[in-house]
Amino acid sequence: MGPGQKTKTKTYCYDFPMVSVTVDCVIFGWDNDGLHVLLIERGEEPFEGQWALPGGFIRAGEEDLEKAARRELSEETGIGSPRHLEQLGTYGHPDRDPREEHVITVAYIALIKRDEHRPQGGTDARSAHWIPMEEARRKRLAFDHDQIFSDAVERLYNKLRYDPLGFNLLPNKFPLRDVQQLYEVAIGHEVDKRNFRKKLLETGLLEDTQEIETDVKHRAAKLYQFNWTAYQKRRAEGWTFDI
Amino acid sequence: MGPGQKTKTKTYCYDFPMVSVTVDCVIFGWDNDGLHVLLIERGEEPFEGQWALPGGFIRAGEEDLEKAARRELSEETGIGSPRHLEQLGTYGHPDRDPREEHVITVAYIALIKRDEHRPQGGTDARSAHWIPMEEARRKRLAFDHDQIFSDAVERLYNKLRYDPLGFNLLPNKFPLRDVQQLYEVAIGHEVDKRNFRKKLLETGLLEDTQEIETDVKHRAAKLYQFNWTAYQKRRAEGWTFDI
DNA sequence: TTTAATAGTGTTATTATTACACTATATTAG
DNA sequence: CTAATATAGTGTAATAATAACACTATTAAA
Repeated sequence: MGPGQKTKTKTYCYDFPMVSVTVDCVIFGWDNDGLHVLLIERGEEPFEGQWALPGGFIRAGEEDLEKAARRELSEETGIGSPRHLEQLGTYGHPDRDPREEHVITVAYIALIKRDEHRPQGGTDARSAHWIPMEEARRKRLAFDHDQIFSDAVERLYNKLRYDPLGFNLLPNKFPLRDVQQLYEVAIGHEVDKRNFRKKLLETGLLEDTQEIETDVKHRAAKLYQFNWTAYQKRRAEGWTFDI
Repeated sequence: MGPGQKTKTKTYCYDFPMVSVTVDCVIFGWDNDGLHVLLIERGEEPFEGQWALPGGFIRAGEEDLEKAARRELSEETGIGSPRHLEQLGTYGHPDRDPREEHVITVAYIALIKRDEHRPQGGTDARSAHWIPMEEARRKRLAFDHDQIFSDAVERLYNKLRYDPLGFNLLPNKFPLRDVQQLYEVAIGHEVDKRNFRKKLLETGLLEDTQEIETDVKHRAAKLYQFNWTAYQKRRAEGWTFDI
């Protein structure tokens, strides 16, 4: 297994057949009407015209997987830096890409605050759309992206229960209602408002900003913010978030 | 990005530099004196003579990642089929392998029952050794295998709390003491015997085999077995294992 | 000023968790 | 064959966590 040798025709040659490696991102965003995922409409074969997760090939020898994920995020969707980025898993069936090559993909989950990415117009972003979860689940995505997407949703929903990463989806200042709604989506059923708020506030990690919602057609709710610094400290002491 | 083209000199050429992909396995086994991990002593550069996780290059175009993991498991350690195999994560820093190439690795966690793999003499298995956890943690492993190993341990220890995968480490028939010891290793402290046994037996998933330990220098403990079928059923109904 | 929509708030019953100590059985040593 | 040693096996009571439950407060719109 020798390293690639550059020839005058700008090809790279190896002693064994190689695999191509891509990164794909499952990008979640929260909006007043719930959780959304960012999908792109493919502009080229294979699967031209079909919906797919944003992603692309990594630059061998140049970048880390996470760096590649950030680059693709930025190139394909115009999202500068996600609030949360974690590796989901790697998918490598030889036939997952219909082209001749064996291409494996490393999937990432990204969480962003939609109010920080209003412009959403990246280089390629004309084809990127925020799709509500229900709608996304009904679509047939390109490649094995259905599998990746559903694994990502499962991971996110499970993790919301014991990790405050969900606050990376909400705006910096949010009403408790939104936290509850997000949580209810994750666990799949409604919870009691009083119990939920009690438990959430008991953590001591939510600060009352003394502000209230605006532009709302009824009594405005108080806005809270999540204290990440306090969370890190508590965590270092062995405490775990759990709602 | 074109597919590889085989030339008469048996090299494979591509339009872009490629990465090599390996799989590495963190193999855990339980013995009367605790949890062990299987490491190999490298017989070649780089890191010749150092300890490393078993693994190797995947066969592009031929096999799935998991299949590659199973093949390496068998080739390097003589382990036919692990009781549990799950993907841990993918590690892809361009400099993680000192050789010129960019080689990324997909890491797997494998759990085996040591009494099913006594012979452990595979093709390459002369250099494979079961190392107790404490000792393994003190070793400096090749490549970034320290990181992979510690991620694997963290994953395993966390998962033991809400998934009965630990029973894949114990022999088919085991005393409750062993379950407790394994669990104590995972959570990092001792637990009350009565409470632990009560909770475990309350699941209804442990069956008394009516057999007892042999070759023991004191009162022999009853042997139990884990009912996987019942577990699958309960799980399908939404129940989750939690000790 | 009434209606509609959502925010905000405590108490009690139920369930789960924790703390705690002795008897039973087998082996080994005297 | 008796005593010592080592580990198995067992129940109850105190405490903590969770779940169930319904009304008042505030704002906007009709």
